[in-house]
Amino acid sequence: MKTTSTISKKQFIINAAADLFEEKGYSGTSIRDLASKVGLEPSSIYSHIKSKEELLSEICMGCAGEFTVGMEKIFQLNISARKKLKALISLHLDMAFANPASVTVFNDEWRHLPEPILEDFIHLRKAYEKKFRKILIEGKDDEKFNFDNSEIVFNIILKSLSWSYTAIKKYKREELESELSVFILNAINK
Amino acid sequence: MKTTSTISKKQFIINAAADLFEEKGYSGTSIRDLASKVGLEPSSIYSHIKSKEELLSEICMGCAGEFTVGMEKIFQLNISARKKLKALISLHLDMAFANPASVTVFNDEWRHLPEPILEDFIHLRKAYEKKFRKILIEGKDDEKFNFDNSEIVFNIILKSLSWSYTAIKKYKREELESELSVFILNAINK
DNA sequence: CCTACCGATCGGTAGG
DNA sequence: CCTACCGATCGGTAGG
Repeated sequence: MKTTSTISKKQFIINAAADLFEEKGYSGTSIRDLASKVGLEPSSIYSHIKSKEELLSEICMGCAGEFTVGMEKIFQLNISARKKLKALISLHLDMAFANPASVTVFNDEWRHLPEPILEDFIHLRKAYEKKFRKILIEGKDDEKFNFDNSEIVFNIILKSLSWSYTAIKKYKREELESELSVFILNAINK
Repeated sequence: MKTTSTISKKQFIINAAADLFEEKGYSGTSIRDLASKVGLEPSSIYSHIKSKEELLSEICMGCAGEFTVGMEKIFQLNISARKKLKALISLHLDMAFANPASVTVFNDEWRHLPEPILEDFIHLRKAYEKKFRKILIEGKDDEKFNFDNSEIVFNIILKSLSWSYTAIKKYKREELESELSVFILNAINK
């Protein structure tokens, strides 16, 4: 009982923090801003969290974990590289529509993560990039995709997908996913 | 004499601020950080600038002005939409290679601009977007480009180009421009 | 979860 | 361009 309600209140505070970090940035958000948003006194925030940095860590590592799990599932599927890439586009849109603020913070504020969590985060990010590029190169080897530098192309695709996090308020998911898929697949189709 | 040296010292401080804002963000950078970077006491910074916000304004409005001028030149050329798009890709790479830190700050920190400058900035940004999308639509009307929503496609392209600001340390300009041009033009070619 | 409070740091000013 | 300093705000703690 107690545990459950404590956890959900903590999650409520983390979600409010994600909204503020998205709006004002991590450094531009104070614990007092957060307290007033959730209707507590500033010091009461510390009944639920250990530090401001913990809020950022929860947000960023939460997203990183979900992206890692999503990638793992897609990576192991026995389907073509093109279908895997489409599944990755869907994964990014799933994340964007489920937690728009958190994913924006994950994208833009991770550099403020404290060590040693920052190091873990960068490792997860590199592992994600490695698998993503393997899928791209797989498509190139099968003569389905065409590009020179998989690192550059990976980063362009990732940036295109990141834009969707700010776009979800304005577009329907189908329209966004369709335009993104057509754009990206045309871009690298052989 | 005096005026010239004052201006160049001011520009030196602005450039140092751009480096710090890129590294730590606007809110995460203090005047004391800046002072120690340029070898002055914190209060001496105010002999050259009026406020911390002025530093951000100079950086962001400087870039906005250069992008506006660059766009105006390309927009008025009597060439195909495809050539105009290629020229816009070159413009973004010119900017990235000339002032990598400033352009990153321009991209990521503009929301911290104080009013009424923020309003001016947003107007310039909207005018830039309007012309960019006109070029895209011109290519679509001539049946050279293919896409549904010019606003979505504009934003994807812009995000792809923004990535280059972080990439210039790692790649040669020709390689980056080639990969970006091929990617973007393939993406929307009919 | 609150009241009361801490030392550190912030952007910025006065005066020379 | 410096010394000296301002009030405001920061993240966070003690104690109940």
